[in-house]
Amino acid sequence: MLFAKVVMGIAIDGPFDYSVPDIFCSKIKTGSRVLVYLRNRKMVGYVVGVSGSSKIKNVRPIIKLLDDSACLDEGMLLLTKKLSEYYCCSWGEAIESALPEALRGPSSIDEVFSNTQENLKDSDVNSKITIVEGLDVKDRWNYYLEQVRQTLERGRSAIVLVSDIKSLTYLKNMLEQEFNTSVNILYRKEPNELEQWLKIRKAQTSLVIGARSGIFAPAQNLGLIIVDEEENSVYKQDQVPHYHARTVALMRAKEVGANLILASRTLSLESFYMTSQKGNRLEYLQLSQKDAFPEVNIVDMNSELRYNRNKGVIFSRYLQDAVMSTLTAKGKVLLFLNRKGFATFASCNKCGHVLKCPRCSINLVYHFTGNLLSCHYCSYKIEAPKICPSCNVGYIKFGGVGTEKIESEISRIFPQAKVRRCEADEKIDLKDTDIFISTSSIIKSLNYKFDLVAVLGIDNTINRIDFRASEKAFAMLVGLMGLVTKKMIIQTVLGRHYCFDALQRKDLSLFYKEELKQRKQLKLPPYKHLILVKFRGKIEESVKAASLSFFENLKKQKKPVGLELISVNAMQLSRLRGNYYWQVLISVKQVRTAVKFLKLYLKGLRHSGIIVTVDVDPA
DNA sequence: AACTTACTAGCA
DNA sequence: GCTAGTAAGTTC
Repeated sequence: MLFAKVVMGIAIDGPFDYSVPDIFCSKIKTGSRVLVYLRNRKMVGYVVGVSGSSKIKNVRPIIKLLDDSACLDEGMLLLTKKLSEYYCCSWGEAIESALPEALRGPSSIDEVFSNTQENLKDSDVNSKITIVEGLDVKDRWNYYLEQVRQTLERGRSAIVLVSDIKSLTYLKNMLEQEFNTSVNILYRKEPNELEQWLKIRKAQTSLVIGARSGIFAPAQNLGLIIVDEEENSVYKQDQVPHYHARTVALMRAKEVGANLILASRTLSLESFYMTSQKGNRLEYLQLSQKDAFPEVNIVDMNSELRYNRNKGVIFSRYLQDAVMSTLTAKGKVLLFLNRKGFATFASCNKCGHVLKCPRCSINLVYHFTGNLLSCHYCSYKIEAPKICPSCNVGYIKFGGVGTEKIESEISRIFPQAKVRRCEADEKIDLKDTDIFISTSSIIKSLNYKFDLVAVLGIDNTINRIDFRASEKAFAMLVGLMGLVTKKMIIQTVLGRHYCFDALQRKDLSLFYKEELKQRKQLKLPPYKHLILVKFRGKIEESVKAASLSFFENLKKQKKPVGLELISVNAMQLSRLRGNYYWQVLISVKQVRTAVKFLKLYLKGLRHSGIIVTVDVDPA
């Protein structure tokens, strides 16, 4: 009698034993997908082991073996196991995040492939990590192409991850021309995700380009993984398991002995920190040139505000002059503000009532187009009222500045200029416009260059209550810098901030060194790992009580060394889509031991109506 | 995660 | 003694 050890894609520890009916005995393997009953539910399970005996009394049989071939090879099983131990999820949940979405259902794969195909045996099974800093995309891609070429010549597969899904088709074509071979695109929501996945799975070697989930591409004989813009937070999944593709890439490269390239314009602090620990397995490559930096001018908005007798100033005098002279020289201007809409809040002039989203703890943003108030988190929309809905007396006025407001103001000051506000992901034509207004979405597009770039609202980004606020603001500024041909103006009240210092002195490392110093002092990443335990539920009081009792109980526990309790509080967005959120923040030295401890501890701690999730290394 | 069973408060 | 509501226990 044969028994299979099976895990499922739900938050439940396994594995569970099932007996294997004779008809499946010859075909079933570790890595097979099966259909089983759990209680009285039919569900898809993944075989993680096969055994001749079982200690379980009432073993039930496998209903069906779903595929002719095992869809997970040994490497993928090992990787997903590691993933579940690091990101505090079940093995099955990790497996499901690594497989195409279509395989979560009970439909079968017709194709046959085998696990037994000889994977190339390596003479150099040691993974080398290269951390690449390159301001210019072209420089970075030239380097990637060379590395991919060498990998393909060695008969190995390569996976290239990029942060922007929209660039995938272009990059696929480019790579196919370059190497005269077929390239597979892999990302969630790809219409032919399964088809692409199968092609990769069957090939002896393959070249894959993908987004976050591309890191799980079933490429055989993997020799190289490239993560472009590795600092980008799109690589972090915001659902369970909360994995970061960069971290998975590190695990996978190490496991199969593949080389790994982590590259960006602006490296993450994690990667920059790694460069200081270089040995013969790690290389730090700087491709950037000093002449990549434009002239950067900081305008102190404090003195500008004083000059204007503390009345709100959107454009400083210096900026207006610069726009004027750029227009005169027939140059192009970009005004940057990372805030959509016309006004950032709407309030009553009598009672002061601020209009909020009924489902989220967030102010509604006024949009001129359509006269709408909308929530940027849950996309709730209402027509903007004229009279205050709270006191029914006062009028609604609008405050705060968004891109729509910038558009109307700049048009008023420069009526002769052709002004245009760019929507996210919209293709723009530089020809017929003088002044462009955009949020950060413009940074992705690489083709645009402006003579003058003005940064209007970076202070809010720097001052956000997020330990990565400076890092993100800096990445944004450096990204904008790449769009400048002549001059960059930054309006700020934080003129002495080291973000700006590094730009003006044309040395990115000045930023990293200062930021690292602060992170070390505050015991934050990359010196420690953070773990966020999130509590979610419909009743605010019970969510609060659950997280508080978790925190207080944990205080009394004997904890792994290096585990520190930091805080318990309502989340920034304490209410989102009708649910209440609280969180407990923990810092740890070693993720694995901490997660082991947490898994055990959370098991014995349950509250009805409350869902607890764990986010390791939160973004 | 989803379902079953045990337990407890509230009520006549 | 009954029931509704919730806490705790199981799933191969």
